Amino acid sequence: MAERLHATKVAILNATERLVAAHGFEATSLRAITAAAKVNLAAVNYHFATKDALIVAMLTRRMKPLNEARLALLDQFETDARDEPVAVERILEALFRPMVELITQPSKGGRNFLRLLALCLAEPGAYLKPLVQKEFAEKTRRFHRALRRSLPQLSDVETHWRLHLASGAFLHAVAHAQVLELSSAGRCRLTNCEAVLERIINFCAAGLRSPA
Amino acid sequence: MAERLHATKVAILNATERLVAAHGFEATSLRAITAAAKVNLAAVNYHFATKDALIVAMLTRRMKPLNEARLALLDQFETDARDEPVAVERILEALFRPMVELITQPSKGGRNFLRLLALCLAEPGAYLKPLVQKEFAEKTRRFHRALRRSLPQLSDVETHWRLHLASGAFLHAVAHAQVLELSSAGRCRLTNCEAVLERIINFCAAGLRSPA
DNA sequence: ACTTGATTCAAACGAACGTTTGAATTATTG
DNA sequence: CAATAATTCAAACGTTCGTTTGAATCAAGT
Repeated sequence: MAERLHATKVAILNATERLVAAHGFEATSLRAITAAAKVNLAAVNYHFATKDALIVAMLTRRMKPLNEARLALLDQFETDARDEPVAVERILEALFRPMVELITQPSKGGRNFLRLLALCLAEPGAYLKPLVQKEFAEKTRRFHRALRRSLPQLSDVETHWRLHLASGAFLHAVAHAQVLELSSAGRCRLTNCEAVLERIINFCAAGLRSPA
Repeated sequence: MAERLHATKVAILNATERLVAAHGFEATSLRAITAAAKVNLAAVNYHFATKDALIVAMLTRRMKPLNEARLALLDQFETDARDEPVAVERILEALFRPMVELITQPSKGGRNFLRLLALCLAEPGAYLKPLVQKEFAEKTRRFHRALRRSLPQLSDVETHWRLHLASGAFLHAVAHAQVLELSSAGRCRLTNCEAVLERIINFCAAGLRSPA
């Protein structure tokens, strides 16, 4: 019953995801969204109350299962490692793989959602501050603890910094792949996702392990 | 004569920089800008013709001297190295130092401008596509050539990827330092810029040199 | 001092925005 | 089938936006 009753909601969320990723938050009007979703203009306010709430709903729809997948992967790697520290590469894989796999699944938002994440951090709309805090800052702590066990020679703040740098390298690389395609004159593309994942993990693992 | 004649233009540019960095492109109205700059509303259209042109002018004002400083630094390091390849750390320093030094100079835009750069990449307004191409993609080629000389064991596409990853790590780290401050519960801050620069260069140099 | 060009100003323009309304339509339930 | 709830719809609301206008003010040159 729920899938037919909320067909309108899903259509709105899909259209919002696509249009906001393409044009930004404020530049995407409810009229453009409802036209693309082929629903009435007032449907947004009826189902989501307000535009800001629609944006938050669109983001959390992808964000929640994504973070759950990342934590589940980290759990699995920690179980596999018994009481040994998890390899840095596996921690990074738990962080990155669920996001990379979004690219291959257009039904799950595809590359649009990665652009939205970057947009979330850059566009400082007040209404999504708590969302960034919940979904970014808090979830990072689990990975920070795992990293400290795997890299005990690093100080607490150094570990925070390097995790921040690794996250930035990844997010920028995949969310703004257009810049890479431009500067490489089309020689670098996001086609083979497994190869891309390995490349990024390799780069970040070396950075995390750097002695100095 | 120019400084008094264009005092209005500068006031508008400063206010635009501050407000757009705080609220985003579309969310910042000309009325808010002119009110903050204490000039008349019509002054924007008189001096910059249109809002989009104002945004481009605001960005290029900082972007041009920044890129000139980066290329000048790279030139200097290449001269210092005679015919030897430049150390990876120096290439990264030429890339990053002029940007980090912005943070310490609030008169040059401070941290606002770094947020604007991230916003430029995330918010895909059509009118600043050519700016991103000119100032990001094209200027990267010089650094790509320098890297290829210093890391001849890397393939052409691998070098492009790693330069992209290093740029992303840096830009994310400094532009979204708020996230780091949050997740580290305030233990990591952007106070000592020289130490931050060294940290980022160290991380990225290790990633660039990674053998695999 | 007068003229010419550059700049500032208050006021208004039409367009687009998010949101609300109340009736029409559809679905669900007793 | 009747009644009740949920959803859709066209239309309009008030607000804010970027831009334009034409007169007022200022600066500079002869």
